[in-house]
Amino acid sequence: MSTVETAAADSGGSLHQRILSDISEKILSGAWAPGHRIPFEHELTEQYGCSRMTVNKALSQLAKAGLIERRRRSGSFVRRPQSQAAVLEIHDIRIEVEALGLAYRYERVARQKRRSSAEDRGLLELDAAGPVLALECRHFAGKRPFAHEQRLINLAAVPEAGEEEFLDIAPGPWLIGRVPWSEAEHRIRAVAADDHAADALDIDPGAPCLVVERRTWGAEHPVTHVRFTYAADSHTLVARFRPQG
Amino acid sequence: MSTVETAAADSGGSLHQRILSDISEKILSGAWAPGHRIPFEHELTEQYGCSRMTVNKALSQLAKAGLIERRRRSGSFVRRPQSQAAVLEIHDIRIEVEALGLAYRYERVARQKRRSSAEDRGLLELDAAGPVLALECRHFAGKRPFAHEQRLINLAAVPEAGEEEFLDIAPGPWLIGRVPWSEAEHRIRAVAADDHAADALDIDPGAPCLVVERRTWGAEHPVTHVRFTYAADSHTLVARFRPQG
DNA sequence: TAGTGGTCTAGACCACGAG
DNA sequence: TCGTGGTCTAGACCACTAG
Repeated sequence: MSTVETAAADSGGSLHQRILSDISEKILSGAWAPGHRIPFEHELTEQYGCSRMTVNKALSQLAKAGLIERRRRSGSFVRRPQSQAAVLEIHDIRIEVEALGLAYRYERVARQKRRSSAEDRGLLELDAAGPVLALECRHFAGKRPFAHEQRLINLAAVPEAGEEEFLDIAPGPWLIGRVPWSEAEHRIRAVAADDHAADALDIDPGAPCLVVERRTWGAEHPVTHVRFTYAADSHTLVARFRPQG
Repeated sequence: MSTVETAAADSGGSLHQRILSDISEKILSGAWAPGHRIPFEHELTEQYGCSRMTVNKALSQLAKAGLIERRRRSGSFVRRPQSQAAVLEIHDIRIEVEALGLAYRYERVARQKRRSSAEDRGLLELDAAGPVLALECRHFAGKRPFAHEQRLINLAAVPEAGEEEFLDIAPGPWLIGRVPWSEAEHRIRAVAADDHAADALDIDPGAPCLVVERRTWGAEHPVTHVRFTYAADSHTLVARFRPQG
């Protein structure tokens, strides 16, 4: 998936960007309905008085963004939106807390280096047993616990993490930038707080919580699995997005 | 945000794609650390024996994907991942239910055409009062309620919705394809079921629920606001993603 | 000031696929 | 068959900015 740079009339001074926004405006306003055939490249070439490469650049971007479909010998056509895809920004918790105007504090609750258990391997999607680092942390907003973090780090992929105590720096920021990653997966769900989470977040057992789990891979190997638990009233994920995926 | 097409060795037969994947492989494997300067365009031109346009196409895509940063007069550099952005696919509920191997059933609970209340205007982000259609629906997976839907449709933007009863078709699929939309916003959070939601979902009041709210705009005007409530154990949002936003 | 990336041109050849 | 998009070339001028 990709997003279209602009839906407004004309944006960046470049010509291909102007062509792109002209066309996407037509589509998003509904003037060109799904199925409508877009002018051929050679027609747009005349219309804008430019070379075919310039037109092609704009149309290729629209195709990549999923707004149009291009077929050889037939032309380019407006696609109808099918599935919706949102770009969900996941920020560092410290930044999130400070954006709320609250003081941020980090606390490492527990740290254990161990040989991966069967459960660890399930969470990390590891094939074979190996050393892992298990961490438990709390993130505070003001005086109240904001998030509870339970993390596993695959020490085969990140051996230097085994030397770090994570007393003063949270594992998230530590890992970011230090470990290249190529892919990740999120799972977002609501749960009732179990006793452990309730204790960590200072809420009643059974109270609703938002759980965000993230699994990260780098260079084909699992790097880390983390589960953040937020009290229901403390946290909302927000995603802004544009058509088509 | 955009995603890189490929992280594997070489993919599509085209040369610029090969250059792109060669470089992104170097970055994602860690061979080129953040801050590393990428060969100049003219160097890559020699290395691959191609024109500058071809190299430029690959590097531009990498820059758009956020893997590298390009600075005039300095060169191109590997960026360190900063914020993380996930592409969250939002599918039609029917498809989601059927993907679980369960029978899908839709039920319209209530429908009311009315002049927008202050609360309606808040949800839709409407400036002035106007006619809205308020809908309440249930989506079933097998015999159990799967999702509870509360929707407002701005009839000023979609007048023809006022003539639709929504007895046989859910408002989501009805709107998609019929109404062009340019932007939307999601809010995802956990809540305790209130009496109304508990009744609709056949769960206990206070039980944790996942709430997904979506606001949609088309051509500058608010189109619809919808709130889906899922029982905690019935639903997980999944997002797969690649570096950088 | 000099070297980088940003953009554009006016051609070209090719693969694909509808007619 | 032959028009479409996909890709590429070998130049060019410009804007920006580090030194």
